Amino acid sequence: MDDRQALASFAALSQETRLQVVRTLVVAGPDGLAAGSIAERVGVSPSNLSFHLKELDHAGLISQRRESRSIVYSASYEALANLVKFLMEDCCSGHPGIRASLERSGDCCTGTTADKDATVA
Amino acid sequence: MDDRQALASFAALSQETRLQVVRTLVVAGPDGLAAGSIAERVGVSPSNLSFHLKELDHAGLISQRRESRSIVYSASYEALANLVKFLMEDCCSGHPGIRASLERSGDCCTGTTADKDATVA
DNA sequence: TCAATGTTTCAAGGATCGTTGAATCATGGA
DNA sequence: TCCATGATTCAACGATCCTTGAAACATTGA
Repeated sequence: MDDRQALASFAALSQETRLQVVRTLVVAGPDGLAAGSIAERVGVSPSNLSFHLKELDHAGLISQRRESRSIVYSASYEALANLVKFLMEDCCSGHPGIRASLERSGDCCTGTTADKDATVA
Repeated sequence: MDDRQALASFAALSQETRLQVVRTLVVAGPDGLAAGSIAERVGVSPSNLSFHLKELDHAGLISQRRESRSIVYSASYEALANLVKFLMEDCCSGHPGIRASLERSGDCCTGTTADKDATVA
């Protein structure tokens, strides 16, 4: 991931509504969610949501497909993973402090603590 | 890490100069770097740098201490680690895709694949 | 074709952000 | 005390971002 895309991703995630949208889509899974459904869950107007979806799409964090009348959005897990990697590489270079901090608290992706609260599927 | 701090961190990192500053400080290590030295390396005016440093400090990504005439800044490795964790928790919840993506390419912090290119200590 | 539904686009506004240079503050040495 | 150095603060300006509601577009079913 190059700097340009990382900057766009950080900018995309630095806005409350958009962070909520990403979270909602991540939880929704690969099947994604129609725009209207997202708007309802996040609590914003369709117009406003569309604005933010465009921003997320431009950053490459989500993808879309038309399904009948709806446009279905889904999180780009690959882009999110790349962003995590970008952040870790920047953090780790020259200093092992981050790695130590991460391991000390156990991260959510290694499977060891993945069952901490299984509320919804 | 709560949403407020994550949003502030993402906003802080979404600006080219600030991303450069963080990178510079991470590489510099725990000893940190004087403001003037940062300004020189990043290539911005002292005034402009001060503006961005304040932003990074407000997000909690850096810390400062006075040392004679200089003010020395250093990266907050803990805050950076927390941000990585925040991102991973958001990414992983409800879907293992990120974990798979991260492990597939080998991340720099887990130690298991840390020897992929051991250029510097 | 017509109407209904789901979504995006557009223009306008207010708010926030980033840059600049001059002024100010803090520290250390003569 | 006075001056030099290192850094921050301030005001002003342009640029970008976010929100809003109305209008437009795309798709489906009657």
